[in-house]
Amino acid sequence: MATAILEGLNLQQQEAVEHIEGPLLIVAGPGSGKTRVITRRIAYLVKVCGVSPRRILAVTFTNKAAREMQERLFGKSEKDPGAPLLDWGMRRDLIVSTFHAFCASVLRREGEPLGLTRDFTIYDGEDQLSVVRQAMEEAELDPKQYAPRAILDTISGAKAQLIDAEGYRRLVQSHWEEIVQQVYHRYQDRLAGNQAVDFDDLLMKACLLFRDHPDVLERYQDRYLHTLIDEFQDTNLAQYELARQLAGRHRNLCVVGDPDQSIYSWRHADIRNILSFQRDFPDAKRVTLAENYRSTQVILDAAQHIIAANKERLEKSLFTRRDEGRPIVVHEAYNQDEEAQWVLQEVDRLRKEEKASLKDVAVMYRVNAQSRALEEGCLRYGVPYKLVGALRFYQRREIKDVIAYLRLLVNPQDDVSLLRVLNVPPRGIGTKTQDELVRQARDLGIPLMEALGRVSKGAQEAAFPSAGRAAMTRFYELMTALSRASQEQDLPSLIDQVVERSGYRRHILEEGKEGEERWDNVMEFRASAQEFGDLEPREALTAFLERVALVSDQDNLDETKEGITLTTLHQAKGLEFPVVFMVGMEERLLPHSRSFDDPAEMEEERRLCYVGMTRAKDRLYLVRAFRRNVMGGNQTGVPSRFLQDIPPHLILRPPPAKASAEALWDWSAAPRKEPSPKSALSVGDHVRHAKFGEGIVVNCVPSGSDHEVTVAFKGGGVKRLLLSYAPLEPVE
DNA sequence: GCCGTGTTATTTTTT
DNA sequence: ATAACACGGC
Repeated sequence: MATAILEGLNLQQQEAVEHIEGPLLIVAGPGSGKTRVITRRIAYLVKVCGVSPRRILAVTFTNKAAREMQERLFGKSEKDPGAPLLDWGMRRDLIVSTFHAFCASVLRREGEPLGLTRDFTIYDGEDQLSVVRQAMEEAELDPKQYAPRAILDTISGAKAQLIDAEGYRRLVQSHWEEIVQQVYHRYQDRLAGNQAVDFDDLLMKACLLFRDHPDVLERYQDRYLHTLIDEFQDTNLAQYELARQLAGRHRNLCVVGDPDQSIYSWRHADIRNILSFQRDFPDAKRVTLAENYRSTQVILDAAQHIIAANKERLEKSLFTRRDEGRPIVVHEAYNQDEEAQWVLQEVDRLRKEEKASLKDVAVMYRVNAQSRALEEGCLRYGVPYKLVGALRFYQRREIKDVIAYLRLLVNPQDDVSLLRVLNVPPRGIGTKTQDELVRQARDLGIPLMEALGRVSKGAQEAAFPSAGRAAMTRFYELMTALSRASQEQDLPSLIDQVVERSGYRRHILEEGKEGEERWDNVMEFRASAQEFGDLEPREALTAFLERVALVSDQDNLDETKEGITLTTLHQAKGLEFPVVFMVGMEERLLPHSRSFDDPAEMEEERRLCYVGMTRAKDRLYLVRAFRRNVMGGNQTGVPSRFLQDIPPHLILRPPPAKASAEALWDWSAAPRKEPSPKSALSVGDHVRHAKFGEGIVVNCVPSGSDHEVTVAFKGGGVKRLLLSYAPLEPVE
């Protein structure tokens, strides 16, 4: 049994799997088989050491990572032929969860001493911001003078350090902290009044609960004989403390991470946790996984040269047994459009000449704004693409609106959700009326929903005009009726009732074409609620809301879909592709300009670059544009300093002019090609096609004695046509 | 109370 | 360029 589980692992990996007594730090370089080690370790614990699965806790950062781990352990379904490590039946005993989901479940069960009911609501960033605004208004702070966003960031940072409002008050030392302090306690009061917690509270409150209620902690400590934390370099202090607390009894804490891939310090992740771990667990064993199974020698070598320039790091040198591989291609394009064009031409070449699949290709960039030129390029050339999580489904307005209705049914104290939908669709409850309602609720110290109830029952009639009062009564009655429905209807029908009886459906469909899209989203949302069908209505609703709050990216990995992947460097973490293009390799973009005045941030940019490069298995392209549109203006760019750090012998630099396929690999020897026959059309020309109508020439390449022109038609279609055959005529 | 115009800011965003 | 957001006029 033991041999099967250890099969195919290298010595260090085996060491990491077999060291089960006491703390363990696994430093896992990119592509070093980290997930493999974690899953095998769990299997080893269960099958060899006889540990009950319910006494193991595995924590990841993303739901995706958690799901992946589960699939590797148990297979995708009960009948999955891919040899699973553990029996399907153990699936629900073993906890593989994110920190946040784990904390949420702890707080739902144990939150009473903190004043939390089981039905508390989890606020996302948008909700948080709106509470900050309310708190600022109460504190009479001008949102123009103090950015709510910045205040929220500071509060969030404090929570990540386990500093609650009271603790913060004692620490105030600067003008800014004084301001934040004024908002912080009001912010927390409001959350408490709304029976809500934010993401940071999930961690902080769970941690404080354990600290102040040792009896509760003890129950969990006893249970978890083994604790595993993945992506340890991205933990913040609260998460580290939680891990320490949970593993406090048995001390079998295994953490896995790579300081070189820490790219979330701006989300308050703290690499120092790795150092603290070694301090707090001086007997910890440390295993370094240095063999890389992913990338070619050249790619790994280049990446190492990039990261080596960082001062703050745990030195480790990776190696691969793979061949040298192809040189890294560095290319300069004229501007971002030609950058995209060059990438796509190269993709096309790879597909034709090397039978590469589009699924093998990823294009990575620093900021989301860069995706635009790439998307447009893909549309022009008809290249299918997958855009990773640019606009998150659950954050779309229409989805959040429906969620707000649903939340209110579970937690009527949720004022943020109430204010969100009180006048959506417009039902004649304007700001004037709302303000008055808010004022009354505050004076009485009651939730808005309760205040609405009083109004509808005829109290305080003097303060409201009768139209407003009638509208509020209607709303209150609507919510009462929906609340009744939520007890007995299944989720999809409940959602139907919500959008129908509130008038929301009609409201968004009135907005024309865009509204139809929105409506489609709502219907997709409704469909996603169907899988909770086997639960009681009420349970289904709470379970659904929990998932909606804690899972943001469930659908955006359709690995089966054909197309190239467009993603930010941050989102690329944990992924791998045979072919990687990193675009925007320019100063101010890849080391981002905001990192220029802080050496620590600059090191993070370097790590980001390292993460991107090490995603590549076989081929890596580093591309930059000479000119780029930045916020309306147009600027010239300087090559990224990171490019200079790659030894020249690893790089192939095609000529700056458009490289043809042949010239790409042997350009110095290639004879200059004859100038191609002049085309009657060139890029940008307006043309008319007998069948497709008007369009613009977006590309024109010689093809034999003919020209192949690509035309984007106004009707939306993009067609490739042979000039001599296609009935095209120029239009002025 | 609603709508339109002006103003502002715009890195990354696992939860 | 763009889009969210606030303010002021109708």
